[in-house]
Amino acid sequence: MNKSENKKIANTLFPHIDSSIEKYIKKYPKRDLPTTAKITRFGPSPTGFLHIGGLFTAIVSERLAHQSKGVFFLRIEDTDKKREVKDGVRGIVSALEKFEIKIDEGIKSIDKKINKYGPYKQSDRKEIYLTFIKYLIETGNAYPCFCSPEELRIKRKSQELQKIRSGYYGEWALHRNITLDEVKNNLTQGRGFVIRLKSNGNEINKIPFNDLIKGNISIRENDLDVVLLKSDQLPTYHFAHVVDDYLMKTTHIIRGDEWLSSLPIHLQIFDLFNWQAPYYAHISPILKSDNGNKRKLSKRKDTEASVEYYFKEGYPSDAIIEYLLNIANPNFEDWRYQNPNLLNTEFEIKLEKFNKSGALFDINKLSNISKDIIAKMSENEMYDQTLKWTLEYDLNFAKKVSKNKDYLLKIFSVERNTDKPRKDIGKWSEVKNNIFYFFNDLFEEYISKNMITYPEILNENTVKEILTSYIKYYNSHLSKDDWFSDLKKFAESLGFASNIKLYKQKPNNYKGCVGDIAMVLRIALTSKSMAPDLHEIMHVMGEENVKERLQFSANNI
RNA sequence: GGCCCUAUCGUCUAAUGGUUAGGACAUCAGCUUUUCAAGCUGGCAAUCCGGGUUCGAUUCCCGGUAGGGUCACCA
Repeated sequence: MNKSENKKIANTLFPHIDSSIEKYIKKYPKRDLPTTAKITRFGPSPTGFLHIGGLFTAIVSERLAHQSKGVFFLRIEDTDKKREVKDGVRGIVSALEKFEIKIDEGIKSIDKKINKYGPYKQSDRKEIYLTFIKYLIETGNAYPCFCSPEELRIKRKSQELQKIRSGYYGEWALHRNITLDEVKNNLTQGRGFVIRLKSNGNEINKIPFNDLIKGNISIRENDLDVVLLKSDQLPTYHFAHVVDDYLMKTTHIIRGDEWLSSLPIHLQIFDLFNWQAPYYAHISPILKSDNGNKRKLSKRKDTEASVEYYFKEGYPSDAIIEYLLNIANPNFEDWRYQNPNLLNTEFEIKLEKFNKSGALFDINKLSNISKDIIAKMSENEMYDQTLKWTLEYDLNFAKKVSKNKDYLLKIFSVERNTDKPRKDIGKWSEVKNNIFYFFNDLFEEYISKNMITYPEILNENTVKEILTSYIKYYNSHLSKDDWFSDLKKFAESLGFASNIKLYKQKPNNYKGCVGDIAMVLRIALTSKSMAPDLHEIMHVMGEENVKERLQFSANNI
């Protein structure tokens, strides 16, 4: 096959493409950045919600770029028109926004775009891909293939039966040496075509490769004549990746390790153009335990694969980020312990600290991180976040939250601004169940649906007696210590021991101990046997409410 | 099945050719002039198996096994 024939084939196939690859190479010059700056990107396809694994690579890419004073851009990889979902781009961009991932180029936010090295949407780059594909045909490195999907299926079947490697390669590559006449002939018959890579590789050859995460690995040369351009004239990932990341000057490709096996294809294409390939870092997937096996978190099967799930549950976005950072670099935990007040963006993420195999998703760990983060928030932040979450997921409660801001702030301040703040809320969806008893209507609703049980050693009359007497006894002006001393006196007046030791020595002398009294009050006030500090709760509720509540509970035994 | 990758407590992991194999989460027990949460103290818990190299291997090499990924006109 000679050069002029290749040129003619290219022109027959793409008569309207008349720009040269040099035009584009010139149009996107080297970026003016220090040599240490990393240029990274995130390339989601708008096929649905953002996957937790996608978020993971996005965060890692963004941090690496910005920690090296580089550039992070967002590129929409929408070359699969069959799988595209309406509003998919919007969903992904708004999810990234919630995690405060700073995008330098591409779609920065729902209504802001920066097109410096763009377009950043692959479907807007058709002209570019066709120009580069035409060049490959002209230089004899690609060719049109007119095989129908059915023909390919039969070919694959036959390969399977013969137990040989399946694919379009070597002698199986039917149109590898297609002539101009054959091309014309096929075209006049109206047959569709794809453009395939004319691979010059040999599968037997092993080549050493250094991956920034996997380390030194050995890969095989690619000998597959893979599809570069689909029959709808849109590129496949392989081709788009190479052309785009070259033109956009990406220095570090951070992607899931499912791409590792097609790396030889990508390296080969870079080579055909005489371009230097970027660095690669292949991240292991986040796994889920399933019947004793591990598997990738699946969009279809696992609700927790979607970041939407975490929003709905109400995990703070920082908790999700810190959990992912912890998977990325397990020394994050130590760093967080030593720097409790720094923003997690200050943590320097290192590719060499990544684990080479996938980590099992651990909801316990997420929950633990989340509780720590929420415990550290101020009551104002608690309020804002709770309001935000309820407005989206619990409108009824949201009304109450927005109407009672001052009260909520007091409630959230219980056991908060201390050295050891309470860690009993792990996500915003738990807030309501945690504090409902501060509201009479919610409390009464709860009582009407649930049995309230007081300590077994006390009978109904005793409980009633404790409650009604305490209504008269309660003094809301005492400090915590004085209040508790006072409670002891109250206990004694009813025939209870003022401390647990006394009671344990002579249980028969007492009806119970002061702890039992506290428990009765706690249950009467909150319906719960586990609650924050009683004195603080009563202080927040206010004297009048406390007395009303005690009376209400006494009436409902 | 071919190719590639991986292998330390239940989970995430640290470490070294010589250690009582360390930490965190989870779990269990105890402590605290009121429950819980938190905190503190302690407990349980791991180097996949078999060969080599070596005075000595969890660490290096080989084999096995197990797990993961991939083999599309999807990304």
